[in-house]
Amino acid sequence: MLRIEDTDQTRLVEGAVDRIYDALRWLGIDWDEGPDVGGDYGSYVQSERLERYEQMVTSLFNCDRAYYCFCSAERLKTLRELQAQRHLPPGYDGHCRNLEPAKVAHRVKTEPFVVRFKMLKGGVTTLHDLVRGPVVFENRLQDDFVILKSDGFPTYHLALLTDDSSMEISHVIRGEEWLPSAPKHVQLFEAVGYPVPQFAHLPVLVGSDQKKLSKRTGGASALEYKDKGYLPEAMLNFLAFLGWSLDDKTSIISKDELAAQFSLDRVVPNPAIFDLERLDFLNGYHIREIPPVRWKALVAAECPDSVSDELMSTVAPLLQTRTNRLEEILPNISFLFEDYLPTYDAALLSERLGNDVSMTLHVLQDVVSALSQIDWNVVNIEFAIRGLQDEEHLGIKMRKFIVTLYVAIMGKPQGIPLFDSLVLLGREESLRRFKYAADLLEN
RNA sequence: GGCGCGUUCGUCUAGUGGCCAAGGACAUCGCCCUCUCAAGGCGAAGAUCACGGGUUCGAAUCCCGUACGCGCUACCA
Repeated sequence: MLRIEDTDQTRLVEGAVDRIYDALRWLGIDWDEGPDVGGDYGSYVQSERLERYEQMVTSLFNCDRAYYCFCSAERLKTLRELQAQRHLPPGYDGHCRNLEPAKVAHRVKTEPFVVRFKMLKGGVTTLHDLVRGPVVFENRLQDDFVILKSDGFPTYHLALLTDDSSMEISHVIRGEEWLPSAPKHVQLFEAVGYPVPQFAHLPVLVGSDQKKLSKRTGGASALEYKDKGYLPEAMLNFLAFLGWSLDDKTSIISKDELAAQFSLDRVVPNPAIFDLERLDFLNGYHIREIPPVRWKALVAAECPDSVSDELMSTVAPLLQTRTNRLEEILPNISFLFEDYLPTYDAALLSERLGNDVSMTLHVLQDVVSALSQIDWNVVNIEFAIRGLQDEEHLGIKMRKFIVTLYVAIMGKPQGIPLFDSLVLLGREESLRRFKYAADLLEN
């Protein structure tokens, strides 16, 4: 079930709800009930449920667990300052808790107000958290929090009580930052006599600096990861094992398996650092798992439309073990279809040959002559280039001189396999690049 | 300041009193494979289980304390 919690009218953001849909759908997480698909417990948008919250407030008044509060923002502010100064426990002081009913009835008509919940002040409230076990809170330190704001909208607390009870929510699984307000929620449910849902407070994800996730440390919406070239299955796999484990050795998991295996009792209570290196590994892993047809489509999506289907068929498999993120695809193959001579530092050509320029020239010249006459296919190209190792030609190992050829063709000392690349480039363009490299070296 | 939560290799974690002189994965390093780079295979290094007390024949595992980190402390969620 998907519920949109939009009770803070000051923080509405255009398009935010659509991004929630998009992000969840991208990850393959879908819902049976929600604003867009309907369901028996609607509306699923809190701003459309205002009457229900009002009804709940009435019930709370009826059991004497709510009261009007007319305190001004300024009074509240000075109260907080005073408490901080005197090292007192923070929280509302109950100023309006016992106002005369007659006066209240009058002020409600003429003044802005909020409604507060009467917390029990004696004893303790115990939360039985599914991740952390029992957590005990002293009621004396709890304050009467706002449940209905002066604009008539509920706070999160009231909305939670109202919606989770009427929508028959069994589990409240949320971030650890909610733990301190859990006693509020327990008392709210108990006040109206509804069963308290099961609570599970998950550890937060933190950046490499141990602080809240920031842009620098990986904090971003799921959709931003999509744009950066991450696969949803990798993202889900990555997220799944942050704070949870299946057993002592599993680190790869699919969505279906996760759905079948996940259990709250294997969630750990401590925060996890968001490790981008692991995400990259997982993404590479899942890329290698993609069936050829789908992989080819993904590669094509990264390339200009003009690229031929034939070229794509050859190149896609070569890319699959060499790609960790989709955005790495284009730079790796652009030398194939951009009509240009790769630019590079001439020194790169002879680097692997101990900067022996005359030997490097030799390599380039021999390659040109070896490739000039043959029928243009992989087998012949490989045979011809391997032949250069012989004493009567270069007399050095191919692994020594092949890097020179990579640089001449791709502009860098590594990339997708050379022989296949030469086939795709064609004889004319290949020889042109070798000759250009030789020219570069001579000047 | 008050309250709460947390603390096992750099990172994610396994571990619920003996099978742990702590297992797996990422990252790192080495070897193999190899047309480069990857991928893959094999291997190495890496944690006095935050610290200090206790309980016990025996503790990473139970209890107490300390330190450090984080969260909350709104008419935000």
